[in-house]
This record gives sequence, structure tokens and C-alpha cells, in this order.
Amino acid sequence: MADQLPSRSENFSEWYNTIVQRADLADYGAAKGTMIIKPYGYALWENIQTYLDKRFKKHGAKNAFFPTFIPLSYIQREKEHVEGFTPNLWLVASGGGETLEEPYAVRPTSETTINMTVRNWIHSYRDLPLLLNLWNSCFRYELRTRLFLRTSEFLWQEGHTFHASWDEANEYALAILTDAYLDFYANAAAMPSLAGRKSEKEKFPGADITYTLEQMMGDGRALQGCTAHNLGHNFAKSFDIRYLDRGNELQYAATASWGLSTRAIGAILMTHGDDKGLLMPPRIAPTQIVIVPIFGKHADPAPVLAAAKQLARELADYRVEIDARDDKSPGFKFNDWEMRGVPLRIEIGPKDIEKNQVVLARRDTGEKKFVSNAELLAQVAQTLDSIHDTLYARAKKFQDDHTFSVDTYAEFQARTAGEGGAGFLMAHWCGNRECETAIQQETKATIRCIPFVQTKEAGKCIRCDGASQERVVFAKAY
RNA sequence: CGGGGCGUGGCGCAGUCCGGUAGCGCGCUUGGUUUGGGACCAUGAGGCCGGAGGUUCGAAUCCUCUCGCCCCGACCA
Repeated sequence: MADQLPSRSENFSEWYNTIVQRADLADYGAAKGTMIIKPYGYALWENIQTYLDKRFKKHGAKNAFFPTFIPLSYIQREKEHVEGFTPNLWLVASGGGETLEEPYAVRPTSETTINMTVRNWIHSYRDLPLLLNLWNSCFRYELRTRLFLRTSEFLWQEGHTFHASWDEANEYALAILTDAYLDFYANAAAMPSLAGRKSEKEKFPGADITYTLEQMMGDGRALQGCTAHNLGHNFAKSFDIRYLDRGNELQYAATASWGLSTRAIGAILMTHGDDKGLLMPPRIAPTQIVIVPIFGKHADPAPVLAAAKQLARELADYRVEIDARDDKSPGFKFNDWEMRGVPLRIEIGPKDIEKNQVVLARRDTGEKKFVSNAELLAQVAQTLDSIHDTLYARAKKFQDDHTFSVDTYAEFQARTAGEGGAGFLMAHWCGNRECETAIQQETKATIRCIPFVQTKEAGKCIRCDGASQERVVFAKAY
């Protein structure tokens, strides 16, 4: 009897920490705060990459690579940017035993090094837009780390784009947010998102506007699933990126940047799943279907194994694994793959072979049914789609059930009291940073975003009674 | 950097108070019986007890120093 998992409903945080390691997604690295992504976890990342990469390219972005080491003076060039990132910066002080004349920053993000380079690539409006994307890792010094959610080094993509005007940069950032990220979360990860923009306090250092998708995790905490920034002319001015427009006038370019990291894996894990373990969304699941051959009593295992392999060939369009381990019982395998979150299981034994059928078992509902070989392909396709829809619907319902309109600070404090998440709290806010900071200090809740979609209504700030024209979303966040 | 806890086979732990040369569960090896919801019997392998120094005839155990990790707080783009 294997150890029981911690209960997801009763101890969410322990459940997460245990499942990430037990499902072989990731492990701790030797250096403090670093993460080893194991094959099962990396396969999930590769599926995320494949999905997103296509959409970025559809929007004209081209992949490139920029160095990990960045001269410190580059980072220091944009005022807000350096202030924002200094607490998280790793520096390389020596190389080859020699102290460096100027330390290198280990990229916390590539805005500066990209801008220093691209300023020489752009001379004319004909060079715009310039649309780059990098798949790499970045490094941020962190005091408290958690696998996938916050580590000292993590994988991500960072897009950096250069445009002729502020509006064009803005449109591009929004296009990526909705056509790439929102689409990915909804149609690949089976996750609803709350789209909006960040408050001044929460936005990216150096951005004019930061757009975000906020998702609700299974414990009612919020997680920022990605960001897209309209950097306006800030970096172009700091790095002197100018071009000649059609009227032969020198203009500053406008820039945007946008990113999604391996934190998305954490988001997927914390959105789906139950007390049995993980539940991978079918379209990006590392293994979509596991075939468990049942070797019957006193029967020859060879025909069963052969039938399982034949099944796998028929299902070649899917990511399929056959669990032919002969030292594990079927019951153990069922539990094992359920813990790992494989959405669909096919059981095949001697009795099924006689009857030209298999057993289809879905991870989300636990439902098991016999399916004839003739109907198998259609049933598999339909069931995987149905699991995706079920996961999305569940997550949406959970988000809706944990979204509250809050009109008094007393209720706000009551909802944010205690250890766990508080859901999304839609409340009026005067727009002042002082109030925002005070609310955070008093309740641990932060403004996650100012949603794009909401009914405009006048109201009073939850804390100071100041005038407000729209609600913002507060939550306790990861 | 404060406050608390912990370092003992791959993993989880007991043993530490009352010093006598290391044990349990899981996993792993091999053989056999099993296999439709977490199988069983037998067998075997595996440990500088985080590190250094000290006390002692003798240290996982007592003393001193040191290194590392975890939790809470501070920090978090």
C-alpha cells in the first residue's frame, strides 16, 4: 500500500508540494531555490511551447537567442527598471579566476540587452515592426521558493517587439494577451482567465501599461498566468531607439514585451486535480492515454501485450503509453496513472480480446465503459474533448463561486482573514497607491487587475470612501 | 537578518534524555506464486549517523565549534 497523498481539499499547499515530486514532474536542484524539471514535467512544458510558439509566429514573431550575461550598466539604463530588479539580481563578479572590471548581471529579463542591440537594427519605418521572441531561462534571486511557482532560475518565453507608435505597441501586446495566452489557457490548459491591466503599483518596472491574465487556483488564491506590457517610449528613450518616419522625421520607437513561464505549469496543476492527484488537461497532457494490459489468471500474457501494442498503433495520433510492467498489479497501475493525471486509460484483458472491446476509463469523472474496437477511435476523440470541456467548466464554476462583490471594508477583512485564499474580491478603489498599500498590509490582498470587462458603476473606495468609477479585483496571490 | 525545527541506507522515520559499536517501514535485487482498483512468501544488497575538534576504555548519543536544509516573519516584477 503506497502512502496516501495529502488531501487537496484539506491541505492544498502540502498536496501541491507532494504531488509535484511524486508525479515525477520536478525536484529541487543542488543550488538553493533551483529546480530540476524531470522528463514528465518537461514534456508538459514542450507541449505548452509547441502550442504557444505557433501562435506567436502567426502574429509575426520570430525566435532568437540573446546572452544570459548582461553588462550591469545595461540594466541600470532605465530608471524604474533598475529599481525594480535590483533586489532580484544575480551578479557574476569574476571569470577565469579574474575579477571582472564590470560585473555581469545574469538576465532577470532581456529588455535591456535586447534594446542595446536592436537600436542598431532600426533606422527607418521600413525596419518596423520588429518582432522577436526568446525561449530561454531567467534568474531572479528569491528568498522563498516553490517548485514551478517561484524559483531562482525558471524557463519562459519573453517576446520583445518594436513598433512605430504607442498605439501599435499597445495593440500588439493586447493581441498576444488574447490570441496567444488567453487562447492557450482556455483551449489547451482548460482554464478560464480574468483579463485586465495592473495597477501602477503592480505593473512591470518601466512599463506604461501591464496587461495580465489572472487565474484562480484550487485554494482560492490568485495566480498571474502571464503578462504583456506596453512599454511605450520608455525603453526607446533610455536606449535611444529612433527611426525616420515617412516624412523623414526622427521618431522614437515604441516597444512591448510579453511573457509566460513555467509558472504556467504550477497554474495548471493547482487548477485541476483532486485528492487522487493531478489531472492533466488532455490537449497538452504529456501522456494522453495509458494502456494497461491485464494479464489474466494462468493465461499467456503474450497475446494481451500484442493486443495492447496494436491498440497503441491505432492510436498513433495521440501520446500513448503502454504500462507493461510485470511486477505491478493492475490496481497499482490505475492509481499510479491517476496520481500522474493521465486523462484517459484503456484497459485490455483476455476477456476483452475475445469480445473485440476495451474498457475506457476517464480520469475526471472516474467513469468506466466498454467500447467496441470499431467505435474506439471516435470514442477516444470524443472522450478527450469531453474531459477538456469538463475541466474548463469545473474551473469556471469554481472561479464564479469564489468571486464576490464586496462593498464594505468589514466584509473585505472578514473574507481575507485566515490562512487560505479569499477568491476574487470585486471592490471599489479610489486609485491611490496609499490605499492600495494599506489594504495589502492590513489584509494581505493585492490588486490583481482592473478587469477589461465589467459594468461601469460609480462607488466608494472600500477603504477611504473616495470616489471610484469601476471595481478592481483583489485577491491573495501566489 | 529575527523566531522555531531538523540533519541517521534511495525515501520516510526510530534510537539521543539514561554512552556499549545501528534498527523499522517503503523502495531496490533474486526466485516463486500472483494480476479486471494500491498482491504475497522467501532471499539478498545497501549506512564515513551533515562536518571538525574535544571528553571517555568506548560517542549517532555528552561538550564546543561549524556547514546545510525546512517552517514562520521580513522581501517578491
